[in-house]
Amino acid sequence: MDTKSLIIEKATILFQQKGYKSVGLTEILKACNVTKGALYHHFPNGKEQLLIACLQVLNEVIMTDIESIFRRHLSTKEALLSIIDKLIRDLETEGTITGYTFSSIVSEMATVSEPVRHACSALYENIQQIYSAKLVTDGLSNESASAIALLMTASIEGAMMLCLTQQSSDPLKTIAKLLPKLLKDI
Amino acid sequence: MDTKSLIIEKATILFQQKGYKSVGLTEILKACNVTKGALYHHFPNGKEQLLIACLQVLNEVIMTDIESIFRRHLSTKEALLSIIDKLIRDLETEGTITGYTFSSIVSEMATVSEPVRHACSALYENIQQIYSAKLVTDGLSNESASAIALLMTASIEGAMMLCLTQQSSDPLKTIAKLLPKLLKDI
DNA sequence: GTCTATAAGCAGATAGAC
DNA sequence: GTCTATCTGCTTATAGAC
Repeated sequence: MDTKSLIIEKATILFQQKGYKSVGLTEILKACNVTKGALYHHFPNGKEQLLIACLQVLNEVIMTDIESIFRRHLSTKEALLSIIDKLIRDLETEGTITGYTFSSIVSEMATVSEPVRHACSALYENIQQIYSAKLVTDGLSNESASAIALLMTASIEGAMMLCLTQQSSDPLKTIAKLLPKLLKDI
Repeated sequence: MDTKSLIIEKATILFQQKGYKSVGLTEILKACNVTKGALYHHFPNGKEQLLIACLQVLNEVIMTDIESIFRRHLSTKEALLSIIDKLIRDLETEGTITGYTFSSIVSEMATVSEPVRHACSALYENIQQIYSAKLVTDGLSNESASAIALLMTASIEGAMMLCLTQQSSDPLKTIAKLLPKLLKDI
């Protein structure tokens, strides 16, 4: 694996876990066993450029991952539960944010950096697009499909935040029980 | 108004808007027209102590505010809509996070500082407690009341995050339409 | 492409006058 | 209780050897 990918991979994990500002360049470099020279060779514009690269890679990873889940499961309900379940497993093994959520980055950077805000916005939009498309094949109208897709994304992100503060995966488990009910009666 | 309260008030706004690390002490002091000496007199343990003081005050403000909303509205649905509506109005006038949400602080600090995580956890718990108590008087069992209270909190926080990235209040408006349906059929 | 050494700036925090 | 001046350490970023 090349250095650039290595840096992106390690940095992504750290950014998801601790946010942007809380992670120093030195911390990232230590995790990769790489020095400043190498980093600034691949990312001449420094830390923010690295973050955006991370978000782009994250975008691709999440997309292929969620798409494959939706291919494996026939019903939207099963697919959704499978996604939440993976978040729960990640949370319980790692103890921090991983996988499909990046709220730590959003809330810290959205008001501070336009390029970062755009990258995050694209990511959320893609996720909701997948949910929404599936719901349309389930027979929903475009409007209600995208509305429910939004509620799914929002409640997962919000539950993730509650999990963080409570240091427990219960909030995710709770919405995993409630969201399917929402899918039934529409 | 005394200096201590002034500092807390201004700092709370800045922390909600830009997160913790992104706000420098100098920025807070400039907003108050106060100097470092005064700040460190009131908060000897510095910035983190100030943040926790902000969260405690925020806790009280949110509690009295939400409680009064619930007193004014007979139905849980109306009260919830009124709360979301206030968030939307704040968002549209200020353009940033205010009011009942503090996701920027949570996601940045929960993994970094235990005292801050505790303060945030208490705040979320209080909010959910109010929702939940009201739902119980509506006839729900304790379990389903607290589950739905959690979904309400999570989806509002998540929607707030989506509003930030999209720079639009639409996500909040969407969940304002969907959540009442959830309250109907339980 | 990767390293070391160093720069330049800003953060949070302190000391002591008033 | 509030001010100014200062300190220390850490941050991102750069320069230049290899």
